[in-house]
Amino acid sequence: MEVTIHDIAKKLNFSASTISRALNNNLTISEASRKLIKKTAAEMGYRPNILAASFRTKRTNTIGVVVPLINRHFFASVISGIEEVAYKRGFTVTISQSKDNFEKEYKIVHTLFSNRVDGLILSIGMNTADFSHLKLFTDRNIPLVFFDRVVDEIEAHKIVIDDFGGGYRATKHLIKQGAKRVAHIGGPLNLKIYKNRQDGYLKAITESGLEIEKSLILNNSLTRVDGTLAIKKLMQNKKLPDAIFCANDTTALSVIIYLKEKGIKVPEDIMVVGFSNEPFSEVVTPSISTIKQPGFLMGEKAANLIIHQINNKEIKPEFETITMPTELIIRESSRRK
Amino acid sequence: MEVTIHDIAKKLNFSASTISRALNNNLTISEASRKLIKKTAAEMGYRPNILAASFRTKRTNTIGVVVPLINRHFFASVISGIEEVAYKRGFTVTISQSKDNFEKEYKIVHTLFSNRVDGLILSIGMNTADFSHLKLFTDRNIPLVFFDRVVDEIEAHKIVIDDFGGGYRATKHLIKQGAKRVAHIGGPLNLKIYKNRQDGYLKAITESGLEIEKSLILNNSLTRVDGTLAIKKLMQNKKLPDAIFCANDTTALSVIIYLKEKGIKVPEDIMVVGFSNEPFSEVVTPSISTIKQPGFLMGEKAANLIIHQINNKEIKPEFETITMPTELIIRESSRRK
DNA sequence: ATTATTTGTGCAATCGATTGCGAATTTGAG
DNA sequence: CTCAAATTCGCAATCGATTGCACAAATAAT
Repeated sequence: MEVTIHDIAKKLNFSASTISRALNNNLTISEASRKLIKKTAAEMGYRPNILAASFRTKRTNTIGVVVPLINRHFFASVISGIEEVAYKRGFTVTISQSKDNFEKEYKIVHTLFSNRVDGLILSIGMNTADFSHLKLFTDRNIPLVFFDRVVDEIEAHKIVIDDFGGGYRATKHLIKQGAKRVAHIGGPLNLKIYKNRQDGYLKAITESGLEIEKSLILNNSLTRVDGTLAIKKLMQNKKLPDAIFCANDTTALSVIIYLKEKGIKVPEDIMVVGFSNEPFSEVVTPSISTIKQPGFLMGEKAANLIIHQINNKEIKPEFETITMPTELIIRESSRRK
Repeated sequence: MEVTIHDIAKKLNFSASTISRALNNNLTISEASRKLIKKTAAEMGYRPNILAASFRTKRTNTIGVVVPLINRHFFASVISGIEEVAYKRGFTVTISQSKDNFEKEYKIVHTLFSNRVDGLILSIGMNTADFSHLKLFTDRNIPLVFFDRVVDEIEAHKIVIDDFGGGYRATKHLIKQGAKRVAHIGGPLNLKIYKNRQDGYLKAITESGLEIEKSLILNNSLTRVDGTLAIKKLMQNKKLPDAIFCANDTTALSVIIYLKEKGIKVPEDIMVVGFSNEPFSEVVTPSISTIKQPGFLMGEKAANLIIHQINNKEIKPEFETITMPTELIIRESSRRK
C-alpha cells in the first residue's frame, strides 16, 4: 500500500492538514516541524497522490498539445521545445496528432478538455473550418495558444512565423539572382500561412517591376506527388519559368528531382527555393535554398506563454500575436554566381 | 459550474449511484432508466469528471512514452503509431524525451509514475546503466514495454528490430557487390542494438571467408560530427576499405559528404550502406542504401501490447520479445553494376 | 395465497489531499 | 505579571465518482 499523509500524521502525531501544509511549504508551519515532516515523509517513501491533489485543486499540471502530424520535422521540433520547457517548469505534456482530419481533431480536443488539461497548445488542421470545439476552452477561460496554423476568429495568444517575410525574401532573392519569371507552387489558401507566403511572393514580384503571371502560380496540398504534378504542369507553359518558389521543401524536392530527370539544370536553367528547412534540404544535390523556421524556439515560447497564463488566470491577458523571424538559407539550388 | 451526477440525480429523482451505473452501462440498471439518464445527461451538458473517476478507480487511461529524442524520424514514427492505437482504444498518451540524459530519464520516469500512468513504453537512453527507476513500475506490476533500445536485465515485453539480421544483410550485400574490405562504423556497444548490428556485420564477414580487420571497425556515438571524424580516421589506414557499413544513416551521410569532398567516388571507389532509412537517405546524391525499420508498426504493436496488459492485469503475462523484420533497401550508394 | 427469486435502486463509505476557520499556544509589550 | 498579538496547528467539510451491501418491489414457483 502507498503511504499517505495520514500515515505520516499518525506517526508524528500531527494532523493530516499539517503534513499537507508542510509538504507544500506553507509558511504557517514552523520551520522545525516542516523539516521533520519532510524528512520522515522521505524516509517512509511517501509519494503524493497527484490524482487526489488534482481532483481537489482542479489543476492537473498538464498541457495538451495537438499537431497535424508528429513525425514531421517542424512539428517534432516544436513539440521538443514545448516538452523541454514544460518539463522544467513541472508540467506534463500530452501530445496528439490530428492527421489533418477534422473529426479526429474535434475528438482529441474534447478528450483533452475532459482530461482537464490546464492549457492547450495547437496548430489547426488543414480542413478545420469550424471552431466550436475550441470554444470549450475559450468559454471557460482555459488558456489556449495557437502556433503556426492559427485561427483568426479566436482570441488567444498566437505564435506564427513571418510567412509573408519569408515568401517575400525568398522571391526577392531569386529575382536578385537574375530570375525574370518566378513561378510559385503554394499550399491551400484557406490556411493563413500559405496565403501569407504567397502574398510575400506577389509583393516581391510587383515591387521588382515584374509581372504576375497566373499561369505560373499553382496551389495544391504540397505533398511529394502533388509537387511532381505541379512541376509537370508548369513545364507545359509556353514560356517557361526560370525560378520557382515552393511553399515547402517537399515540393521543392519533387521539383528538383523531376527537373533532374528531364535533364534541366538546377540552378542554371531553373532556380528553386523551398520553405521549412527540412533535414533533407541541406543534403540533397543540389542542396535546397529554403526558409528556416525556428520550430524549437516556437515551442519554447508557446510553452512559456501558456504556463504564464495558467499561473495567472485571474488577470485577463492582453492577447498578442508573436511573429518569429525566419531566415533565408541560400544553398546550391538558387546560387548562380 | 459543471454538471455532476448529483445534479442529474436530483433532477430525475434517482440516486447518484444509479446515474453513475447507468452512464457506465451497468447491467443492473433497467434499460428504460438507462436511456432516460443518458438522454438527460446529454441535455444538461454533463461531462464526467475524469479526475474524480481516476482518483477513485486508480486508473488514468494514460500511457507514458519516453524516447531519447522526439524529433528523430524513427522515434517520431513510433510515437505516431502508439498515439494512433492508444487514441482508438480510449487512452491518452503522454510523451517525454530523455535526450539520452540519464538524470532526465530518471526524473521523467518518476514523474510518470507519480502521475499514475497505467503503463509505460520506453526506449532507454544511451548512457543508462542503472535501472532502479524502472523498478518503480516492475515492482508494482505496472505494465512496461520496451522498444528498440531494450533492457535485458528487466522482464517485460520487448519489441526490437532484427538488428543482427539487418547488419548481416547489409554487409552481405556489400560483399556480393564485390567488396573485399568492408569497414564498419558502429554505435556504443553497451547498447544491444548496436552490438547486434555489429555482430551481424562480423558474421557476414567471416561467413564469406573474408578477414576481420580491427582497424576497419570504429565505434562512436553516431552523430554527424563523429561520422566525419570516423571516416577521416578510416582513410588514414594503409589499406583503404572498399565499402563501409554504418550503423545509422547520419553516419553514412557524413561519410558520403566527406568522400565527395575528397573526390572519392561512391559507390565506384567505396560503397556505403546506412541504417534506419531516414527521410533524407532516399533523396541525397547518391541515395543511401539502408535498412528500413518499421517504426510506425512498432509503435502500434507496443501500444496494443501494453493496453492488453493494462486490461488484463490479473493474469501474469508471458513476456515475449518481438522481433520486427527489417528490409534492405538498395540504392545508389552501394549499387555497382 | 404464501414463499422464494430475481431485478432495480439507494445508502453510505471511500479514494487522498486541500483549506477556511477557529482554537491553543507562544511571544512580546507595557 | 497581565493582556494582546502573533504564531502554530487541528477539525471537518469538500472535491465527484464508484461500489459493496442491503433493501424493496416485482415476478416466479409451489
